[in-house]
Amino acid sequence: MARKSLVGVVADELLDRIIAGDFPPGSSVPGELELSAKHEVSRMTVREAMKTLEAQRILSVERGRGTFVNPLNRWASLEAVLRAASEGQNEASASVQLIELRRMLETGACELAATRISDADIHALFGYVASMRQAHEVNDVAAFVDADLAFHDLILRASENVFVAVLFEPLHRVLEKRRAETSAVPTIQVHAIGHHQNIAEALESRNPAKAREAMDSHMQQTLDDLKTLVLGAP
Amino acid sequence: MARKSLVGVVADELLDRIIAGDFPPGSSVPGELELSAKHEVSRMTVREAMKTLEAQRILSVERGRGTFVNPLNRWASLEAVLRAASEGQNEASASVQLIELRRMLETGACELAATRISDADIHALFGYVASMRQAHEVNDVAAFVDADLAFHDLILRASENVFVAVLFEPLHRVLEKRRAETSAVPTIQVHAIGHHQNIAEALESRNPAKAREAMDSHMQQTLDDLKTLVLGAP
DNA sequence: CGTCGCCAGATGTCTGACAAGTCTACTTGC
DNA sequence: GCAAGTAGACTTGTCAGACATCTGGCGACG
Repeated sequence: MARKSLVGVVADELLDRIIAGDFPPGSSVPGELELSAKHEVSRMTVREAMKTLEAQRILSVERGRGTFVNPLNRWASLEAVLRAASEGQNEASASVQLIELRRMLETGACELAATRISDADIHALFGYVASMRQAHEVNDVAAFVDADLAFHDLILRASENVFVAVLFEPLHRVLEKRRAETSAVPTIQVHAIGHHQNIAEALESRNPAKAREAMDSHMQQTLDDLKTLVLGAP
Repeated sequence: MARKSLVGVVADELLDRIIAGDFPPGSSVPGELELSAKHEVSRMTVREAMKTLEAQRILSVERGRGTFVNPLNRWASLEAVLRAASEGQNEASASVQLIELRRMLETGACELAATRISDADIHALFGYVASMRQAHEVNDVAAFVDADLAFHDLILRASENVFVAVLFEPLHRVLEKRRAETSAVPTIQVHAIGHHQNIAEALESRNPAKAREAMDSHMQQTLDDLKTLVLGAP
């Protein structure tokens, strides 16, 4: 992603200035003419940038009055909120909150999947665990991560809840980098294999509470791993 | 909301056609010129409509090649996915899935809030329960709903997780109409008051598991109410 | 004193044009 | 004959200027 279109650049810069606090929530943003002069682009480019920010509910455009910044809790873009929440020394806090959110969605999906997952999918889950085990033995981190992701994706799909998948997708993108880091540690790999085995077995028993608990343990481990990785690095 | 801007209309109509299956995921959408002719608007209006859909990850615009429809699981807009999932006879299924999602977020937030909520906020929670009880006695549905919403909002804020609040906000908008319907039934009001009382007491005890369980019971009741309301209407 | 209308400034839309990327198919050179 | 190069058509990206329409405030008029 080397080059971006101008409207993307303008939207990014404008969002940066909003996050930096130049335009607090409720206040108005400079007019389209003023912005087009400052960024040395045409008014239309500014307008399209505004439209993208408006579609994410970051801005509210009111004809004849101006364009205003929405409060952060009305923003619809997880990425934008993440950028805003990661400002300064809050990066660690934001990471923890993301894992907390992932925990809610994954444990919930796992609980739902217990009563809906097919025999074939359960079989596939055990296959992924076997792949993780094998990848661990030959020290193939990429294969390990792939099997890990496939495992969780399958459970998400087996929950048969479209909205969970939709909400989880941006999380997926944000977290996948960190997952590659933690998954590179052999000890963590062993823990993960055990947890995944437990989850698959719990789903096989078709017991929602058990499935939820198994996934919850896994998430707790992930949260602990992240805490030691972020906070325990002197 | 009587009149909408033209770009809003074009974006809506285009989204309708996508949802109707005129342009399946992965396929390309008609060019800007063709669309501007069909909708009898200028190319720029079409472009701005496209930009809003692109910002919601419904479309992918590639310079020189065309504009393409993303698969539904990449869409970033809960509302758009809801519209797509509610097509045909899936409206009941979509409603149930929404409640399932709300259940995950609210139970998770309640569990987190148990260890983070302040004494003052707990006091406020009991105050809202008292308001609900009073509104029930004088049969004031609007006041009942207001106290109900305030109760849940406060817990959400007390979880101190920004991302949960962000993801919950669109859910809030979608569900608030239905909530007004179910909350009008006196029997359901009584149930809700009891559940809210239990939740407040569980949070007061600062026991995460207990708090989660109390909220889960409440969500289960809501789910049952909705099922009898949607499915039990001959 | 209240109401009406005008006006400045904001966004909404249109027209027309050119730039730049991509794919196809034809031309050209070997 | 074949492959490389290229011209063209089609796409989106950006620009310029203009006019329409809405909002809010200010002043003139009744």
